[in-house]
Amino acid sequence: MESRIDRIKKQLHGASYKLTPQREATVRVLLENEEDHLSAEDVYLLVKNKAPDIGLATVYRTLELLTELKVVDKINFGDGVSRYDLRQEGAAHFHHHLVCIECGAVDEIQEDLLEDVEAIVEKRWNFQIKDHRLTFHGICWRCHDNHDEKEESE
Amino acid sequence: MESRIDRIKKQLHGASYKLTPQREATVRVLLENEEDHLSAEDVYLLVKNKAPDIGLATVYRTLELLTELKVVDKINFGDGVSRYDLRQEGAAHFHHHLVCIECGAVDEIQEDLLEDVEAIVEKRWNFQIKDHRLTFHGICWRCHDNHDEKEESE
DNA sequence: TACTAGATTATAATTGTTATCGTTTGGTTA
DNA sequence: TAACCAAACGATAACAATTATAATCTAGTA
Repeated sequence: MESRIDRIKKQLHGASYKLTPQREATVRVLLENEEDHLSAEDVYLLVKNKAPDIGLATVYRTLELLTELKVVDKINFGDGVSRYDLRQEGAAHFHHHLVCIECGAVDEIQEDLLEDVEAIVEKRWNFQIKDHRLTFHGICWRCHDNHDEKEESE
Repeated sequence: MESRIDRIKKQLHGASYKLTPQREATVRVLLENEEDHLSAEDVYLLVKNKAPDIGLATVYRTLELLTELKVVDKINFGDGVSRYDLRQEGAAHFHHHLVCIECGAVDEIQEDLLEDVEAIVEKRWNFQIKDHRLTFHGICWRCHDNHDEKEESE
């Protein structure tokens, strides 16, 4: 955990930015909630606990900065809010998401799975792929199980 | 063209909605610009030509309605604007997009390409897929060609 | 004709995000 | 330490996209 903060600090310094207390608090929130997909507002509320004087604009600025440095990914599931996701260190490509249309849960797929598809696209459409976004919408295993239970008790 | 409008009319009636003049004008704009990925604002401006008295809110409502009925797809490339895309009739799945990070062009891929990936995901993550969104970000063939020309002339 | 439900318009309000501006901070040099 | 400067800050205004509200209109029906 501390080592990751250190690495992020170095990344900032490398681009001649500083790891201010506000930025550190923001990064810590992201680290502590790595599993979730927090919106800027979510991050703001959580950072408030650590640094009550922080302003919303600073959180936005920090998230923007971290996105530029590719420390976080800014994602958009179409609900009108940007969400911010700490990158897996060393991951070349964006991971994928499973969005449940019943409960709204968002799970992640770390595997790439797209090598074959990308090869086809690069060749057939003569398109040089730099990154990709893949999201599946459907019913997650939890909601699936719930349905089963319901059916059993009926 | 007319037959597609008729089918959309039937879909509306089936859900007990009417094809009002405003809705028809909106659908016509979508049909006439099927290749593009229009934003609500784009649609509004185009519809204005056909029906100058239409209001922006009506366009939003109509697009929302058409989205519900799965006549159009609402997409989001992360630039803060929703875009609306007429569905291919009978297409079970969402098509994919190639977004050029140089010129911003958006091309479409109609092929599915994801059958194998979906089979893996359904099985391994026990996730019942209903739809998917796949976007590749990279350099399109046009920008690619331009680079080549530049290099040649230098 | 009067009635009713749905649709429409104009406008106000809301929401997420970004820009502005005056102030503060942290590092550097004298 | 003191003086300085650029970066970063917080509060707030501005902004753009979207949605809600309220009054009005329209089509169909009794």
